[in-house]
Amino acid sequence: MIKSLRGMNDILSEDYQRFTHFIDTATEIAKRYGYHFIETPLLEETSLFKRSVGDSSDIVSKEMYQFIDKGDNDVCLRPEGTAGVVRAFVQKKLDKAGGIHRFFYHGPMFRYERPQKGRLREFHQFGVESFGVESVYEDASMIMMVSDILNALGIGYRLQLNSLGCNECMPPYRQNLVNFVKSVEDKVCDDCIRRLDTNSIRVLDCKNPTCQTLYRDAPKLINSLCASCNDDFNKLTEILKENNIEYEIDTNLVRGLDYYSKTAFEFVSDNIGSQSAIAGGGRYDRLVEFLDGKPTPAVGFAMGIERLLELIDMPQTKRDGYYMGALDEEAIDLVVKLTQSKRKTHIVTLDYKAKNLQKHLKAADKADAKFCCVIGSNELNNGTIWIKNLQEKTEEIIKIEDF
RNA sequence: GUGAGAUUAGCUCAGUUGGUUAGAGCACUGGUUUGUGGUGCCGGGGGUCGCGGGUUCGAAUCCCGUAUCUCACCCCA
Repeated sequence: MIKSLRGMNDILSEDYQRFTHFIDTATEIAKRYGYHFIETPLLEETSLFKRSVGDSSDIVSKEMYQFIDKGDNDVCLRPEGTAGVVRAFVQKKLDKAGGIHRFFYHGPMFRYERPQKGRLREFHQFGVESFGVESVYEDASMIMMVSDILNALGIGYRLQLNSLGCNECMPPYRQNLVNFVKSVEDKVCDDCIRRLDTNSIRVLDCKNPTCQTLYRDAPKLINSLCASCNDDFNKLTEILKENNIEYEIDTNLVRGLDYYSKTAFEFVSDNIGSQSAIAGGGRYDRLVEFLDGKPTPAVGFAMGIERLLELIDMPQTKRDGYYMGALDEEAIDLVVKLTQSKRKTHIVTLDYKAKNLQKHLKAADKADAKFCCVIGSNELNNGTIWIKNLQEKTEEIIKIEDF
């Protein structure tokens, strides 16, 4: 038997219900905030991700589905959504057009990782990107939008906030941190030593208890921000307070992708295991320029759909539509004909075999139909159809013309 | 990439110190109560026990390998 590849799932039945419920809800809310749908290719040039996400991240250095295509191009399946949207934004010359552009997207992403709870090799993200707004009000609006989506789905969360600083204040801070870690180099874990060379501020995120204790005395990014970054961060928290959005400041929150600066946020859930981040995002004012566009401020976030699905409260499914069946062979053709016209406007489950009434009622019940409609010899003779409302437990016999 | 635990019917799982035709519940399907369901009664189909080797008179059961799943690390949504 041929099986699906490791870490790649089929989505059907109840999973599909939840999936579409999520997409529908998130789509509606994103539209309310002025976002428009954008679809970008699953396959992109590898260098797009090297330049945006950054060589230093594991995503690019070891988790991409990368290959040379028949035209000798170095390509890969997208491991995340932002890079493609920014590429499209620049390619369509929207950077030069100026103004504000807001996009939302959803679709599959691919990372060659070891699967575990909340982590697949093909997974789905819903995300938004906003271009052209420098104001921190946009950052706040986006956070409130994520909050709206999660609330609409009945998902509990904690919001964690930090500022990653800008070109002015980040590099000196990074150097201070590196110096600090080097001063306790013999005590920290191997991973942290490795991180010093790749993505140094990620050491703050280390889960090793010894490291965590040591880093309590490490310089804090939040205390090293330049005046402008500091003002923005204070304004952001002020807006969130004003709008009753609860948050916690996590000075160790660093985003894994290189392109982030200033506002960084993560929505986490305590109910889905160790892969607890359900949505993450922040500001990336330099990325458009990195990808050959005109410097354009931007903010974005993405949510991992699979991680959210198991947290969603599904609204109770209600009985809907019709079930059609025949009690006698002679009635089947008529039942099929009636079904065909009913299907112009309603969901209809049709049974092709003549059965007794009990069988039909059972089948109608299982199909979650609201009405069970049956034609037997009595009905054939009188030109009528017998209908039972399975919800109200009422029944009636009406003329076929009135059906 | 590292570590741990799993893998028996469509699903959830039993299977006693290795021993005859591998079981249950649910699901599916047929009959039945002479035209009333979700909640009756009786029957039926369906498993090369993940895959490949090995030990043994004999393996679902013991050993080795491998794949997949689950969980954690790493990393990230």
